[in-house]
Amino acid sequence: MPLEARLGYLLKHAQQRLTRASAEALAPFGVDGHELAVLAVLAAEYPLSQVEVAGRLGVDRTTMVALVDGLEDHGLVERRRSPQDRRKNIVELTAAGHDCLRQAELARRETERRFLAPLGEEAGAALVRALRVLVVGVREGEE
Amino acid sequence: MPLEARLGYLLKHAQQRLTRASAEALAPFGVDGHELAVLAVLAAEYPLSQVEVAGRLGVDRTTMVALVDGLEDHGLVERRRSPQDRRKNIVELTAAGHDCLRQAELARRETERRFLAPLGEEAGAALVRALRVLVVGVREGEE
DNA sequence: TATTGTTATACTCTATAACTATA
DNA sequence: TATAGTTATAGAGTATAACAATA
Repeated sequence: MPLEARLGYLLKHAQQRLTRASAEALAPFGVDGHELAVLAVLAAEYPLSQVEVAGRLGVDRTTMVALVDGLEDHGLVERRRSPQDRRKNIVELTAAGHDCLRQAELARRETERRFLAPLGEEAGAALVRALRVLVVGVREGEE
Repeated sequence: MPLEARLGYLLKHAQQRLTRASAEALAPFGVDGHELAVLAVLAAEYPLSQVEVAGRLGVDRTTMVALVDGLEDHGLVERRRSPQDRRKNIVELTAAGHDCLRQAELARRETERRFLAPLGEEAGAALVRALRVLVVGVREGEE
């Protein structure tokens, strides 16, 4: 069996290509894929502490520290202590963070669209559905 | 857009799951996915030097050194100097290497089959075809 | 005693540079 | 001079352990 037919090889290289394309597309906005995901989680739910964001993203809290550091350095989020539980840092999107999220999300979606374009509309959607079944374990609409 | 619908997330986690499953399946044979790929390349073509194997696999020659070291330690391959070009190490499968390849390949295929099983036969094949188009850039049979 | 944020540490992967021996 | 194998080094990414503040 040739190397390029192995599922492991295909998944790895597909992921690497998309990661590279995303990095290029997101570079103008000063964020990478992980940072954009943090912004998206923060926009979807409020208030969230660092561990809560980490939980949503499936990374651990030590990784989240550096992630929030970077976003705060760029003025996209702000930390503030929760008055209810002073152990917690509530992470909050700034106005610049909202702007960045909106623009970078558009760029990310366009990158995914271009990435899947060689498949055509139908096969592209089928690929995403199939991956969802494998990873999340459910079919469209379920859960 | 929820996190679990992002193509990047899906590809990354699909790859991680398959990697874990493969590692478990291959462990009894004393090789990992990379090492098995080396054995497969060596079985398909002869003679091959270290750089030639590296080229087939898309890794660089410094990575190949450690890979061949490990395989040689386990008695699965042997290095010998090429008489035609004494700079080159011809890497050769031993009898144990052939055995290991045969058995581990069966285990790897079975692992892929189980991994894709939730999709059903047709959708599983469609997934592999789609990934091939995205990664290799060709459709079934072309190239 | 458990949790949150943080830092430090270690371990894997990978990329680069440099050395040797050969051509 | 260029190539093959090797080694050493450095960088990203990630996992673990420990500590201070707080509950």
